[in-house]
Amino acid sequence: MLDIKFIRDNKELVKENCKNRNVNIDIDLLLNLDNERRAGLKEVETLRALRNNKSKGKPTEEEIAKLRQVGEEISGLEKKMEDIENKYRELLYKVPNLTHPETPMGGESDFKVIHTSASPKPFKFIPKNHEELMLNLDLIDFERGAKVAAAKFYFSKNNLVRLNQALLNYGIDMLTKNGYTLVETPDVAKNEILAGVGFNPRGEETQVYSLENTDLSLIGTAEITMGGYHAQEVLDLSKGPKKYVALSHCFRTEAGAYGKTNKGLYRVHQFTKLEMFIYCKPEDSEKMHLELLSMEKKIADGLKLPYRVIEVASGDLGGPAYRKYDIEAWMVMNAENDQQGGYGEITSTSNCTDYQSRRLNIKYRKENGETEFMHTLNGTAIVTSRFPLAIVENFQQKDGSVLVPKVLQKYTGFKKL
RNA sequence: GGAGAGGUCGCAUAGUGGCCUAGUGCGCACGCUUGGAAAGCGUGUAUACAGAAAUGUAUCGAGGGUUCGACUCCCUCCCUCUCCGCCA
Repeated sequence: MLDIKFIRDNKELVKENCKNRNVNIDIDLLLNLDNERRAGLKEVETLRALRNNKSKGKPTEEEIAKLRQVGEEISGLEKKMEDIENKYRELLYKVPNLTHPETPMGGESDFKVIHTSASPKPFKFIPKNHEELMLNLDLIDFERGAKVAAAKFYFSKNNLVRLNQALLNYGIDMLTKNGYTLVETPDVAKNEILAGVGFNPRGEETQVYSLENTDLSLIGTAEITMGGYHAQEVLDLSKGPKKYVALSHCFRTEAGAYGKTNKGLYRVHQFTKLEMFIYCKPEDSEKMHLELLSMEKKIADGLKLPYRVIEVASGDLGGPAYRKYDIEAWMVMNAENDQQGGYGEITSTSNCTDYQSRRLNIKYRKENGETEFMHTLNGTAIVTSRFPLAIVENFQQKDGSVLVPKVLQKYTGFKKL
């Protein structure tokens, strides 16, 4: 959420930003509602002041009659105000965050490649995709996943389970060594928290499973629970940013996602994720964003995965992000133009500036005693779907076996899948 | 799941319909006092919104209701504590 005062003072800039972000929203209508809202507020408050003043002592019969009238006026106005307030809030929530000046303009394909690791080693044989490899090695069962739950759910089996645990432990060790506090979060959250973090819990395009007869939903990422973690709090950041590494399951309906890259483990309804989350002062957020990216690179480098880093373009940022970097690993399954494969996203890190903290009311106390909204950032450390996917596809051998990355071997206890 | 007690300004507590624009104590800040300190004394000490400001309004777990008027009465829900039951 942007500050309404900022929108008032920078109308054209905000309009332009919405356009760049591919968000169709009527800013003029929002500002009109804002004016109506403020005018109405003044009116109600004046009436309430009258009532409060008159209500001090015991009023006479005559005065009571008048106060009754004032009361009716107030409740009438309040109803009108509620209506305006709802429309206003709904619109305000839809206004996307501002965009970093260096963010490339455009849509999904207009990203900028900002770093490429060592190129993938060309295979001396025709490589298989992970689905085929995993099925052959009895590491995964999609059919029974569909039987027991639904399509795009799965059973991980045998050493894939151990590989997943190894990946998580590798990530946990790496991040706790770098000052991140380890957390395991609930897998559900209140809808108001989802909305605060910037996820839409309802509606047709929702990506969220909601729990019947409750105001809870399954989380799509620990970003939700970790954003809610300090909601309504005033934090002390004098000793530096609060850095968390959070483990949770993630659930996504992936509504409307069929037809997109959809093979095997790439897009599934449930996975386990280790997510980094940082609360920091505004002046530190760009630095923290680079730190998150560097942690992600360190993790991928350690695994010896070939990858590139892209900066996501304005139209593909989503509501809360001010700037976003993705790491895309080389994947055989993306062999559309190249028989050897192509790049596919494995991690993503966003600087959400004060967009989430404003909604969730998370502040920090400055040295002069004042409070101010802080910045929040998030980034993927490990995902148990796309990471094993990339490992299996990149380190497959001619005989269909898979070499386990060296850094994971002390966790798995085996060298080959 | 059942029975009971509770949730008030950083902490602790007072407050059973108008004097609560929430009192008191502790803590904290500033000042006086002092050679310096402690004690003592005085002043101040929540957040949000509107407003240029004065100020106004809202908030006593959350949401509704009764009333001219709600911290106070009623309803629903959430959370904490004690006891009981059930259970991985």
